[in-house]
Amino acid sequence: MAVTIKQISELSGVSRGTVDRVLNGRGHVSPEKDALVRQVAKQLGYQPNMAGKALAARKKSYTIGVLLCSEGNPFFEEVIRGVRAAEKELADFGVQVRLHTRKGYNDVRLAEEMRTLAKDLHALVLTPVNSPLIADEINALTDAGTPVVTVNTDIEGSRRLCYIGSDYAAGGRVACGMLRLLTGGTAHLGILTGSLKVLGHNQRIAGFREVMKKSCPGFTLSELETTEDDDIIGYENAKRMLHANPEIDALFLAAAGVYGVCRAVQDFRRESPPKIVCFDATPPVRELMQANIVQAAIDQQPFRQGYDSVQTAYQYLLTGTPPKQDRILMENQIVIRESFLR
Amino acid sequence: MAVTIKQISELSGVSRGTVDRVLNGRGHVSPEKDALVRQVAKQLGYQPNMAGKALAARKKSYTIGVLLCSEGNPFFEEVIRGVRAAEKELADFGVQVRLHTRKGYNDVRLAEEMRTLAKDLHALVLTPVNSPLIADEINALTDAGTPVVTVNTDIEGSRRLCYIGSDYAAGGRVACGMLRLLTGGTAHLGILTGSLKVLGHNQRIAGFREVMKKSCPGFTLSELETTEDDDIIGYENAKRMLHANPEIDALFLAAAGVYGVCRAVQDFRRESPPKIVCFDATPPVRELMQANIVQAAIDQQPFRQGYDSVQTAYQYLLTGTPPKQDRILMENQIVIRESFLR
DNA sequence: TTGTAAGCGTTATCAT
DNA sequence: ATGATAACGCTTACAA
Repeated sequence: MAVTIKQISELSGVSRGTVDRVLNGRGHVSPEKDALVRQVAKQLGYQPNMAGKALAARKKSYTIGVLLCSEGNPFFEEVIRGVRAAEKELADFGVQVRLHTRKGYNDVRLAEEMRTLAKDLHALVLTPVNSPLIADEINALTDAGTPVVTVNTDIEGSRRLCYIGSDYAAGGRVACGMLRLLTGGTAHLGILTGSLKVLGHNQRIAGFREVMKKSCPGFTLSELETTEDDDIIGYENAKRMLHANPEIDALFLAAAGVYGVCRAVQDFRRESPPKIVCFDATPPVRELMQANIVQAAIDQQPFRQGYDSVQTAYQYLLTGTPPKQDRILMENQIVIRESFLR
Repeated sequence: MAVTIKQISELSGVSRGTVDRVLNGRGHVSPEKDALVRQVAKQLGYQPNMAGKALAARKKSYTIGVLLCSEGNPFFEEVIRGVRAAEKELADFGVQVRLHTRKGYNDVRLAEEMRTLAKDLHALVLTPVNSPLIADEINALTDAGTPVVTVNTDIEGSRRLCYIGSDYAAGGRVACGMLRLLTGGTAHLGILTGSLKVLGHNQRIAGFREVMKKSCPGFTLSELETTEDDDIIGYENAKRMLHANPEIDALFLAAAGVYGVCRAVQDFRRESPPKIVCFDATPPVRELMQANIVQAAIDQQPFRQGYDSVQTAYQYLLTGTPPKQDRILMENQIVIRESFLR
């Protein structure tokens, strides 16, 4: 049977309260007792009991903020479902979730929103913009005792608690592998990425190129263009790309704007359509797969991204210990038309 | 804040003990109080608190048996890892797992083992053989108060608590979809299934045929043969099939024996190898994907099959309520060579 | 049949 | 700085 605080207190001859103070770093303990308790706990291999913690935690009440740059992006609907699911499960433990969604990537405005939202918050789950301004804001919150979990996209140079989301490089590798199988290993490629300024998009391209170099000698890259994650821009740029490079017979869509690109394909390549692999099996992408315009999508478990980020924030509030991994990465799941039958 | 037993007892004017008796069907309660408590509980939307239950349950100790027809089948190594993971998590709650593995599908012997193993067991997780003998045994255990969870394969005509495992029909559909993409929609197919007596294998074939009929007009089935889940038999039968049907350019491997079949392909079709889709990304299958002999595998989350079955058995012991679904089905995940990079 | 009280492991509060 | 005690929600042994 597992070791309890009570056993530690008996074996080391101090009260349960003192053991609790030591094990949770609450201070006000003499160095000797501190050392003693730590030693006994280590000796016995103490592992806190989650049920006990959870029960005691009901007396508290936590508010977790969730701030997502999600508006207009169907991918995030599933993320939000995951957030809601976690909220429901944790309601028993006195957890409240305060969800804010926003549009766009203006870092000044985002920093402002973070500041106002975080007023009476115990933790924040955030899709950051990769900017020093936001990193500073995250650090300020962290210093003020409000841990920050980044979800779906990460940020450099901040002391966020951890990142939970897509494994971009791996996604690019799988996408290339899928095109290798779809084309039989020979293709003239067009790549449409979101933005050259978005870290994750670039990591996807890098992963793609890595596999292409290593195991697709028959691939040649005709052109790389952006969509700015926008269907209209995607349509225009794909149109131009397809006209300028009539040899293109495979498309890698590394970000959003999928529908726009596919419209261009239908309008200007109805005869010999290219093979298309894209990301995120959102409802519009599923329809494109039904119509056999997109052959495969790489999915990154949006539901889990939302669910896990709230759960992780709560675990930290509960235990005070950061998650084992600095980055919790989703699997890249290949989905095709038949994945959704029945 | 969530509703508690204490609140129900106060509102209905009975003791907490009585509320507990009613809500958990322990009997010894007058019909009036029973009705009253039920009504108040429903009114308030009472949901038992898991942490409280778990904590109280530590005073008990449960033994969960796991009996797997797994020996010689690498698929089950991951299932067992999942079982072990659940065991570790539940150790806190006084749960012990007793794991037995066996070889073969002899139902008489299996029934015997069930009887001896189940001696001092609170629940049993089992890969059954689809035979009336085993169904009877399951029913006997169930009647004796030992619930049985079937994992990976199901059995008809028994009162097992629930089934947790592969969604065979869906797997067959996805496999056909994958071959559709790999071949460009035109292929002469060979199918190698495990056994015509195994329900799951037949369901896979049925799912495959469903998609083939609906959306693969260019597919023709040359021959269907079995491997008896055995590499040697798979080798021999594939050898014969490939010689008898030189037009075959795509193989659907619906069960085990993958390595044997692939050896036959290498020995007798080195020039124009067929496209191959199979199930379960076990280590040998991964190697075959590395060598580009198998193009894709359909994986069915063996780890989760093991983990979820133990967890589900425990939840039932804890709460007395069966899982919401009668069958808990895994996703069919497509994996390719690049899924395992890094 | 019904109620009471103790206990599961952890934490917070109040004394000392 | 330290200890004692009560509380979180639920179960159960025992008393009435």
